[in-house]
Amino acid sequence: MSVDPTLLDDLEWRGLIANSTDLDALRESLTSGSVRFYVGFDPTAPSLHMGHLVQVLTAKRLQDAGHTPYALVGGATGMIGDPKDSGERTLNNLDTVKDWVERVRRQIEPFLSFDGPNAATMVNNYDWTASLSTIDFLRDIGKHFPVNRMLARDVVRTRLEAGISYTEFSYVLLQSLDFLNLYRDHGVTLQFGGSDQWGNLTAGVELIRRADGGHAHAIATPLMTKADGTKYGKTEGGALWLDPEMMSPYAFYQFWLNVEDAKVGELLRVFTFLGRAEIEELEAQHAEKPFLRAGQRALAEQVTTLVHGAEETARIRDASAALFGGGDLTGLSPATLGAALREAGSTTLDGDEPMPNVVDLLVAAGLTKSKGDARRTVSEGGAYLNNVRIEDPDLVPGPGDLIGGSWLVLRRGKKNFAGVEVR
RNA sequence: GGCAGGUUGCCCGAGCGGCCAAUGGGAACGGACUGUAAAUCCGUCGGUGUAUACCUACGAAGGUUCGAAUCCUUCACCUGCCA
Repeated sequence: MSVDPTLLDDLEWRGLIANSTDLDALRESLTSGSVRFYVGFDPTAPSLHMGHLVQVLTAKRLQDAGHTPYALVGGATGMIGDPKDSGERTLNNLDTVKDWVERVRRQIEPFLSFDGPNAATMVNNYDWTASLSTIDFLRDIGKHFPVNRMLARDVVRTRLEAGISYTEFSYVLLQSLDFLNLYRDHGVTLQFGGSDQWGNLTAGVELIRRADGGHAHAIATPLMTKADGTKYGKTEGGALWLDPEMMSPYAFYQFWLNVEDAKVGELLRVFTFLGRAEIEELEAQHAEKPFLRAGQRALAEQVTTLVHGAEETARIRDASAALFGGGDLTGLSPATLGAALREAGSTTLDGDEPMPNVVDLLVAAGLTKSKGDARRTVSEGGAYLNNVRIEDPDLVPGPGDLIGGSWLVLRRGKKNFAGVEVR
């Protein structure tokens, strides 16, 4: 298998290397043959999110360059919990973890190729830890971890204030053991992960050195944050989920389309497979005419296609164009409008029933969480029926308001659309 | 095991018998300005068609009181110090 010698330069150009062990040695190893590498995903939720996507796509970049992926799902580490600054995690039960492991595995698989000379392999660390005895673990692994060094880690130091259980304190040993096992059994010599994983990554490298005298590498990808340094996904739905059940593809697309100007270039590099020339061209366009938002459009198009497929993306693009196209919705065909609203979110009403007032409709359509919220929104001037501001919360739409005889278009604020289909 | 402190709304954090649906900050939401951007400014931010009202809520369950987030008891969890 021949490898792409420019891989590391490309990763650097994309800003994907926030931290790494000996970069020169890694470069040599990555250019001299197919490197077996691994990246792990702990099942902390039923779905992967934006942060995981960076890792999934990076794995794909490495595979595309000729290297061999081992995608690890943390059936074992997910039972323990990686310590985080904000405090002790709640343990999930085995059934939940197993379910989430399966879901996560299915989300990762489409991104990697499981055929060919550098086919990917899925592994689950539960397989080699479940039967491990405590004595063996403490003797063979624990012996290589000086507690004074473990205490010096940032997370641990932070957590010593608030408290940390032995369970979470031990997490790093499990993840390091993963690396050691994959190194021994599969010749894996590179692990990467988010920069919040840096301590875990280097601990693995060190374990391989101490236990086997082996030499392995680690790369940390940067943590994605907004221009003001805060995390993404602090909005209503929380994280940016990849699972269409947890976040509609339409909402997913809209997220990328609405990304702040200052981050477009960075996100294009990290989350798309567009080449350097294309991205620099988009950045130039964007710098010149930011209001056209060519960068955001390309970003939304590319990422949504990667995650939800080209067909779905085309539907969403058309829906977005229809809804945001302009003021006059009555000019749209009912079919186009219906398709758009079904992407954006809609509810149906029985035409034989009396039409509810606009407050109830806002709640039914999911635009507001309660009637009080709906009234408030109306009084704030933030609710619209067919793109016309609603002044009266008691307003009951009449037959003349039904576009194409069946659709009401509700909007909250500037960009939250929902449809009501009457039939 | 002993002693001390803590557990408040999405998050952080005030409140320490009535004026508390609960100060403040952040997040979020709406408006203005724009480009479905950022920044800024203004407003909102438990529920019920509108009530000096009722319901839900201040870790859980009881109790004291005309009245409790605020006092007492028990329980759970967390933190620190001592053993």
